[in-house]
Amino acid sequence: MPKKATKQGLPPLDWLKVFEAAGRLGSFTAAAEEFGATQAAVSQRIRNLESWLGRQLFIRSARGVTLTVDGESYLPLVHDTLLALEQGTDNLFGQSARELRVAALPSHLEMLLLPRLDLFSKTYPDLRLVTETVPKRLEFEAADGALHIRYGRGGWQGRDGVLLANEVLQPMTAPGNAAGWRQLPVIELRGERPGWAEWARVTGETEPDAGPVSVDSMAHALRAARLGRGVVLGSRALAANLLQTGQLECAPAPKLAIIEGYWLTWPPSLGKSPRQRALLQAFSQALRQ
Amino acid sequence: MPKKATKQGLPPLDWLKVFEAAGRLGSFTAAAEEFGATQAAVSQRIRNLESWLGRQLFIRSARGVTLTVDGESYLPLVHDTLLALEQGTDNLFGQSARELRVAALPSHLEMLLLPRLDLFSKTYPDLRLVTETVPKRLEFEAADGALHIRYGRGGWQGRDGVLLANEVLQPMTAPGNAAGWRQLPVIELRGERPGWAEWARVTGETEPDAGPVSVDSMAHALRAARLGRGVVLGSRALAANLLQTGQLECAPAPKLAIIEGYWLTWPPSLGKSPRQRALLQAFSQALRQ
DNA sequence: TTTGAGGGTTAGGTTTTCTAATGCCCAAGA
DNA sequence: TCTTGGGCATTAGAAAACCTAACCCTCAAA
Repeated sequence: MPKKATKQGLPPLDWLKVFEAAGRLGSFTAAAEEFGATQAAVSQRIRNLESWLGRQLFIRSARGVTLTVDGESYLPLVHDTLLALEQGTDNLFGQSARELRVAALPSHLEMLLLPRLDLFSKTYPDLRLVTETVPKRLEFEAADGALHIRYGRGGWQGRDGVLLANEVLQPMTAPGNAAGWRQLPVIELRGERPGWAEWARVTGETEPDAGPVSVDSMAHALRAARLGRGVVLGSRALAANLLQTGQLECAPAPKLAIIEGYWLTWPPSLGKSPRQRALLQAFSQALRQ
Repeated sequence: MPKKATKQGLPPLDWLKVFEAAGRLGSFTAAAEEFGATQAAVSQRIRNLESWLGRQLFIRSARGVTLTVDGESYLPLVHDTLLALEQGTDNLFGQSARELRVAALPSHLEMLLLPRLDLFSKTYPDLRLVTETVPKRLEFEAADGALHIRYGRGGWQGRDGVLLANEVLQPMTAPGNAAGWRQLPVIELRGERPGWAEWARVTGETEPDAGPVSVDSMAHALRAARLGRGVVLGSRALAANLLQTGQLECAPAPKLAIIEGYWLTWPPSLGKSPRQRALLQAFSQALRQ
C-alpha cells in the first residue's frame, strides 16, 4: 500500500535500516538474521519501501536477490547516511561519549601527542584518551571513527581537519655538538621528507658529505643524533620536546620550511555539535602546544 | 522503556524525525501539527528516544520546551542527516528524478550553459533541464539542492565541485577591428576580474588609455565590443560562442590566465550513486564543450 | 483571579509489524 | 530426469507499537 505516491518527504526511516542491511548483505535472510527477525518481516518491509518509492529496489530470483539499478543508486546514500547517524549518535551518547580515540603513527603518538597532554587533560579531566597505533600509513582507513594525526598536505578524502604545524627541518645534534656540526657525520633519513640535498639547494649552503648511518624514520634519526651519532636534518615539530628538555640542540644553520605538515583530522560527523567543536578546538590547541 | 541501554546501533529512526521537528520548532505542539498527530504522540516518542539514549534532550517547563545541552548537540547531526536523506531520496525517486536544476547568474546561463546544451540533451533526452536565474551572488544559498555554475576559486562550503575552465582574459573586438585594436577605445569592466592595469603588468604590454565606456558585467562588456564600441578584456570562456560564430574576434595580443575559474558545484548528496556521478560527469563534460 | 497555552500521563482502541506456516521457484546434484 | 534444498513470497493471526482522547498540572499574562 503506497502511503504517498510522488510526494515529497521521507519514507518511514526504519524501512531504510532494513533496506541497507539487505542491500549490503545481498540477502533478505541474512538481513533478517542481523536484525534478529524473520525473513518474512524483511520481505514485507522492503515491499513497503518499494511501493512507497514507486520503484523496485531488488530483483528477486529463486537463488536470492540482486539490487536493481535504482537500488544500487540508493544504497550508497542510505548506507553513508545511516553510518553517519550511527557514528554521531555513538560519539554523543555511546561508550565513546567519554573517550577520545586518536590514531597516529607510533612516533607521532610518542613525540607529538604524549608530551602535550597535560594542558588538555586539565580542561577535560573526565575524558579518557584512547590512542591507537597505526603501523602503516594505509591502515588509517581502519580507524575510521577516530581522530587521526597525519603528516601530509591536508585534504584527506571524506575527513575534515586542521593544520597543527608545518614541517620545518633544521640540522640538530646532541647537546654540546651544535657549534661544530659541520664536522659531524651526517645521519641520512630516507623517506618522504626532503633530504640534505634539498636543504642545501634551498638555503644555498653546501651539502655535507654522506655519513655512515642511514635510517628510515624520523624517530630513529633523532635518537641517533641524541646518542651523538652525528647531525640530523630534524623535524622541529617532532623534536620539540627533546629540544625543550635539552636532549637535542639546534645547529646554527638555516631552517627548511616545507609545504607538508602535521594535521589533525576527524570524520565530518564529529564536527556537528558545538560541544564537539569545542573539544576538537581544545585538543588541536593542546597539540600546537 | 529502554530497548537497549548503552548498546551500540541506532535508535528507531522514526523517533528521530520527531526529535528533529520538535527541536527545530522548539515546541511539541508545533511538531505534532507538522506531523498531523497529537501532542501526546510527540511527547511519547521523545520520551522513548530519551530513554533509549539514556539522556534527556529537552527541558520541560510550563511555558514550553528547550533543548538541553545534549539535545543541542544532537540536533545538528540529526537535522543534517535527515536533510541529506530527504534530498537524496528526492533526487533519485521524487519529482526531481527526471530533471536537473541548474542555478547560475543570468549571463552564465546565457553564455556558458545555453550554447552547449545540444550534446548533453542527446545523451539524456528524457531529462528536463530546469534553469534558475540567480540575480545576486549571495542568493545561491537559496538554490541549495540545485547544481550551481559559479565563478571563483572553488571550495564552496558544503558543496562538491569541479573546475569547468580557468578564466582567461584576452582583448577582443568586433570582427574586422582586431588588427587595429590599439587604436580603439577601451571598454572598462569593473568588478572582481583583473582589469587592463593587471593585464599590462603581467604581460609587459603598455596599458591602453581609459575609454569612454565602463560597464559592470562581462555580458555587457562583450555586447559593447560586438557593437563596435571598442576593445574589451574579454573572458574566453564566456565569449566562446561569440568567437566561434564570428560575432567577436580576438585581438593579436597576449592572454592573461588567472586563478579564478568557472565551477560546477553540487550538494554532496548528489554524488553518491554511480548513475548520478555519470550524469554529473556528462554534464560537466558538455559544459567544457 | 481567571484564562489559556503548553506539557505530562494514562487507558484503551487502532494500526502496524511480526511470526509461523506454507508454497513456489530454480539451481545443483544424484 | 528426479530430488533436494536454499531463498523468497504470501497469508492469517498474534504481538507490539502507536496514537488518541480525556484528563491533569503549571505558569504567565491579562
